[in-house]
Amino acid sequence: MKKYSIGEFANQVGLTTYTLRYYEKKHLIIPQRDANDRRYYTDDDIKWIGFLLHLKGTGMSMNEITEYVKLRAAGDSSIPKRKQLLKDVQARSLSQIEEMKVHLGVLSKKIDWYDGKLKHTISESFGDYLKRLRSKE
Amino acid sequence: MKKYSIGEFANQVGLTTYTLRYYEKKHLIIPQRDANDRRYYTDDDIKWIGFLLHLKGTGMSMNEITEYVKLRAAGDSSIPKRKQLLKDVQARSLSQIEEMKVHLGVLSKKIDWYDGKLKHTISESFGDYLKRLRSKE
DNA sequence: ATTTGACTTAGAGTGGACTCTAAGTGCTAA
DNA sequence: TTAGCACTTAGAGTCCACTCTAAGTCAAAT
Repeated sequence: MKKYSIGEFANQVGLTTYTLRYYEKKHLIIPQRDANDRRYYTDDDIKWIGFLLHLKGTGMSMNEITEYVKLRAAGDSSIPKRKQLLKDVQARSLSQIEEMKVHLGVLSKKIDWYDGKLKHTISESFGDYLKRLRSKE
Repeated sequence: MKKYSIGEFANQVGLTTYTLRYYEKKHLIIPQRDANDRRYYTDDDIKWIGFLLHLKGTGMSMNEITEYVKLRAAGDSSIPKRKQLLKDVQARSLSQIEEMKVHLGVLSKKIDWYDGKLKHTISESFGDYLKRLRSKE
């Protein structure tokens, strides 16, 4: 299996070597070492960093991903917990998208207003928005 | 028109007084002052902070909102620029949502895999994802 | 008259996610 | 053999968006 130096690996996955070392500090990805104590990464690491970036892209924090890594290291017995963690992330991510769409709706109205298609303000929806926020708590 | 102290206003809009003073430092909202030099906010400020939070919710940074405030202060001549700024934000926000959906798709597959519905890893899509990322630059 | 409580300021501290620097090691090519 | 280059480390610096502290002011209630 091919071995990648940190520089090659960084190029492959579109991160900097700084970031990879930072992720290592955070225990997100631990490469192996050669005889000279230099890091090398494998295709498995490419797969993992790929998934990691998808997780990050759903809004998971580094700490949450670290938590996932810990669970994974604990073996198959942690599968239910891992699954639940991902489901929570999924739910949060979906509601973030819905939230974003609400904000985008207001933004669109304002753009329309700038287009001269509307004369009044967008602010009357804000009261509803606050109520919605509070009802979530 | 009703006047709100910073504490009242903070309650109304769901922010802390700290945050309101911080926004003021950043020139995002400048309340008026009474005879004792205490801040007071009005219903117009409630409208503005409402819109500001919607802007923030679309992913605009504080600096971008400051930019918008500056344009607004420059008068009607800046309307085309303001409209363009909001359109750019809108486009970026929409593509962030699309991006998020891609990540969510991968997450869903992984959850299905944990559910025992799928047999292999999600990583084969990562190569495509990287290509897509690069083609955007 | 004093205490309470909400306000005022400048400036320090926090947490997240990087991003970089400095000093040093070790292979490779001229 | 020396110059260049990619690597190594610990730790410092950056940017963002808050969040809080300390010291002080002022009006109202006890």
